Amino acid sequence: MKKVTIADVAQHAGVSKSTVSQYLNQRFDYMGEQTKARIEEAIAALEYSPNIVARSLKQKSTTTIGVIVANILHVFSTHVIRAIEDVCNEHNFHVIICNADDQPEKEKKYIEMLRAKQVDGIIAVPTGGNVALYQDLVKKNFPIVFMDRLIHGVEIDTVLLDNEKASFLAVEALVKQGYSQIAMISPFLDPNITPREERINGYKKALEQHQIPLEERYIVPSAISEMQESIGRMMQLPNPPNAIIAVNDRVLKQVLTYVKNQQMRIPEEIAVIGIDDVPYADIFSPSLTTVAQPAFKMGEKAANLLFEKMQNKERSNQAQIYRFEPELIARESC
Amino acid sequence: MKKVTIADVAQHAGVSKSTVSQYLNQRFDYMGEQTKARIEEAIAALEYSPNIVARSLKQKSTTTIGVIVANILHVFSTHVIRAIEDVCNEHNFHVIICNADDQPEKEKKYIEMLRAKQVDGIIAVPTGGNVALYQDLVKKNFPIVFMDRLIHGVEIDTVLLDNEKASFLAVEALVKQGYSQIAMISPFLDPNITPREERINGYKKALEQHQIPLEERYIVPSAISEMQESIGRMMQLPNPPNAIIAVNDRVLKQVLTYVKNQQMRIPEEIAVIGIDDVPYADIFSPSLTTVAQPAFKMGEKAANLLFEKMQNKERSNQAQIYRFEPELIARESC
DNA sequence: CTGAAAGCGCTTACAG
DNA sequence: CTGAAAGCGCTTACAG
Repeated sequence: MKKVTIADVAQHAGVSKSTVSQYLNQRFDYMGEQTKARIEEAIAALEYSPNIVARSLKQKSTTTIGVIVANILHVFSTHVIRAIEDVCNEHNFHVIICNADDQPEKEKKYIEMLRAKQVDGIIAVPTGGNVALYQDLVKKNFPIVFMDRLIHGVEIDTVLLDNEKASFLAVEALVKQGYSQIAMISPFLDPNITPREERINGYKKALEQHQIPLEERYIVPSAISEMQESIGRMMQLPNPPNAIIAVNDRVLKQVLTYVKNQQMRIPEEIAVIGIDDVPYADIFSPSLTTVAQPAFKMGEKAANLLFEKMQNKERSNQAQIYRFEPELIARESC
Repeated sequence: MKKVTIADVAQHAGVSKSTVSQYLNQRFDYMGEQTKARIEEAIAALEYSPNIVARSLKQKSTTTIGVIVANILHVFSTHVIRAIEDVCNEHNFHVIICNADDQPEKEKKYIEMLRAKQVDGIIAVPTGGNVALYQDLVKKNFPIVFMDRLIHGVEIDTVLLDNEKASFLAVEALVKQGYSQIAMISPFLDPNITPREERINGYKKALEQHQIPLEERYIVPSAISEMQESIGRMMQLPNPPNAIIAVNDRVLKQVLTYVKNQQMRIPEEIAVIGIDDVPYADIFSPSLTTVAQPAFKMGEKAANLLFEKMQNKERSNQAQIYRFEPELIARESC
């Protein structure tokens, strides 16, 4: 089952490889009609399909990009990847998916492998643990775009949510309904995981703006695995909150689990609002008010930015930050 | 910013390209210690990393596979892809992701592009619309594994759920709780979409086994967009069902939407059970009884099968079908 | 309008 | 123990 190559086509058509190559690359400027027809016929007869690896070697482009996410199981990643894939498909590019699991070593391995495979560009949700590598990439002017997390001191364009705004919207929605004992539940803080940090900052600023004194014990960062206990302790405070903001979708689930186990009523006994829309928001009882991020648009933007970079390879002066607007989806949980 | 090649390393180390190549490929059998050290040093000094595209051209292996799913936004795809990616990562392989959106033309384009890019194998949830192409692939002995859907007349190993068993488990759970007016809601049937077909067959067989007469009007296949109306009509029957099986997770959402809008109580007024576990099953009130499929294990199996095929390229005699066991997760909705 | 030749960056028999 | 040469399957100046 020997593969048919351009040489076979050339021979079959009675022309040179060069001419077949011209044909393949649509350089018809000076090509005789008959030559064209003969090549066409030969390609069909032999069922020839060009070997893109060989082409890539010569042209120094693989028409493939790499996408490194934290974990493809997260809903956000899923939307982002789908958007990227759609843009790539329009350009006849392909995308290699990698899960870094927030482990810098895994991320490093993937970045190095992707580069060795000569991908034309990379979109990543960076772990933050490989600053030297990131810097090397920009030094080499390799096309790369970051998403969701801001890595300070590295000049790479980044697409992310206006996280502070997301918290503002959440706080505002709550305040409008008359709540003022507002808690914020989050996983442990990690300086590299921008969304949590910024959302908590935004929460603090929003409270201030609404002249609500900050109650530190209403901010509960804890591991997901211990979140039931942490929420429990907070609810035992002499002055427990009457509203909770979940910093992201995984936390929301924890909050809802707690509320369910305690048989509390939403929103009468406790109002709940989540940052990140969730697929079950509408069917939940009561339906859940959330602050959605335009994940699809963000993925699209990242892909478009990357294509710009891949097209005009001149070094861009400075890293841009692209903030996307969150949107309040008012439902019944507050 | 010229890329450093094996020639540069050879020169720096004062040896030939061949020797460097031996080094890279761990053929140390006869290599002098000094030579080794010099090459090592040169590689470090020049920050050399081999161009895998060039290697692929020569070795006829790209250490990359393609995965074509219907849509990465589906939870099932997400699990499958994650499992495949993990297996690939162990082998230092990469995976290119494609969304065929159930469109045979898209699928065709992807398969052809992946082959042109010389991927070493493909795992696909086939649309069913490209039988000639599939057949061509097996004729050429190209490593490929199908998932989730059975394409008749094509000798390709397929990994899927024991769908009939899934329905059996659902019916059985319902019957045990005393329900006998059991409906089955499904999207439109499509002979290429195996799960729906088999689950409905399983449902019919299970009823028979439990000696429950089949009520055709309890089987409601309709577009997701019209499902509210279809369910409504069914519930208006003189003898409406008191239990509903949702054929998959997207249908479950429709059923729950209907139930919520009608303010019916689960399970008192209507029992509900879904095939496919859903992330919100536990936090829903009441929690939702589901039949889960081991998506992760299935993806793993598909990947392992593909690696076997890629390793020993001898033609396998006949296509195998690998059925995975669904599992009832009993909760409170029936 | 078309072809011969060189080259992309590797690997691999083979020679010595 | 190491190197020269050929080759993987393309593309691309360049010559004619």
